[in-house]
Amino acid sequence: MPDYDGAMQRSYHHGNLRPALVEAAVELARTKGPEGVVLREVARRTGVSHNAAYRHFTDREQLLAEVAFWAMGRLEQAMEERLATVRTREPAARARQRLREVGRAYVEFALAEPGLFEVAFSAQLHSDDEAGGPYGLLNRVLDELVDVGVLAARRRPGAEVACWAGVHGFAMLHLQGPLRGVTAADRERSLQQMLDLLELALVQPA
Amino acid sequence: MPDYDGAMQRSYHHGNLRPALVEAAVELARTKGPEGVVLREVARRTGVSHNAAYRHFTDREQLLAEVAFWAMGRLEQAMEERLATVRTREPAARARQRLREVGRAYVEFALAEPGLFEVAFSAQLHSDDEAGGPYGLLNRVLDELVDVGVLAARRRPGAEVACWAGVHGFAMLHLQGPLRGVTAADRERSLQQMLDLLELALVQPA
DNA sequence: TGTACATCAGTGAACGCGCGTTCACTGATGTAC
DNA sequence: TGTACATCAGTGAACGCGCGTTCACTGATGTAC
Repeated sequence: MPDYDGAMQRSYHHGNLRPALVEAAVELARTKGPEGVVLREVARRTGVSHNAAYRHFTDREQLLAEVAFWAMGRLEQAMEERLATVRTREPAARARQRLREVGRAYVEFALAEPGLFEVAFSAQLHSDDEAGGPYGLLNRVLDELVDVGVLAARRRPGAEVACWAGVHGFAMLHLQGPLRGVTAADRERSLQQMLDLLELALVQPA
Repeated sequence: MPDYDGAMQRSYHHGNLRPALVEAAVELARTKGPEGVVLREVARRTGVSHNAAYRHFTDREQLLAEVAFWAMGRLEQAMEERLATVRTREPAARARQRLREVGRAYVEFALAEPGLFEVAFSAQLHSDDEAGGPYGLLNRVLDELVDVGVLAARRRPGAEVACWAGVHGFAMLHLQGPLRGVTAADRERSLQQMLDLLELALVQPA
């Protein structure tokens, strides 16, 4: 029985192997998490021999890092998209709303794409580039809160870590932790309350 | 060469195998995390054949769950010990201080015992027993804040999740996440600021 | 007090697993002349 | 335009790994009589 490989005409040289491998790896990460990104399976799905990947990546770790980088980009994108939906005009209210949306986007991404989320945080991203990525975005929104007079400048330092910790922990507890079993409705209520709490804390004068 | 096994006189029946296996497993978890709890290695360290464990546990998963339960107990103990050091007498200040100590104990335990911390949260603990454990402790301390008039009753629900998320996320970001490389001093500063923020948020009237 | 026997708690060998990685190789491609 | 050759991008077979788990087994223990 001949092996019709869809419409793909396969030749010895793939021609576009590296991105194809990353794509397959992303798909595995999405459905099975970091452990699921198995070199041989990635190759299988790309229709290539199991060691062809070594022409493009030094080892599995490097491929996984590529996926992590991609996932980080997706997270950032999700946050940006959320920010773009904020319609509030009044500056103070707008800045507050933007902080909420950033937090909400983070949690929702983690819950919607647990595999990618885990990979994004499992691999060593050597980007100490604090200006970009999800972290940079959060920092920017917090700066806006200061500019607009909502967040006291003396409370600005450290605020990003506290906010980040809050949403990250929230996501982890509901994803893999003891709050795994909580219903979506309860989770949503908790999220609202946590965002309220953070906002309340930051908004204090003095 | 005869095999002197220390002072231990080994007999066919170990006599105390189950707890000995758990102890070895705990040690592995402590130094290598969940992945390190390998049945064969646990048996090796206990000086017993690699499948003797099956007399006491149905499978690896069950042994790991035992370790997780034990680790949870340790975390709770660490929190209790911290609480016991609070000397403040004035009720409101005391309750606030107790909340801080609970949070600090959580983070410090996670950073001091990363392996145990990870195991505690990786295994499925079917205890929906919200009254006990670290979670129960946190709830109790938050209730104290209400009793003492510091935390408005209407802000009490959900507060435990927000607090928990904060310390959990803080620990994760510094343990395995992007804040891994932060110095101990910076980390301590961030922790102070986060605890301040949480306290500030909870203390608000209305 | 002695003995037969059920039961419990260990043993050692074996299986099957799928992986990451390396090796020597081959087919395809591009470029210099 | 044709040809030689270096280089690139794949292939298939093999290795070694250590694991969890199962099997048929044996040594030790306790209990009924």
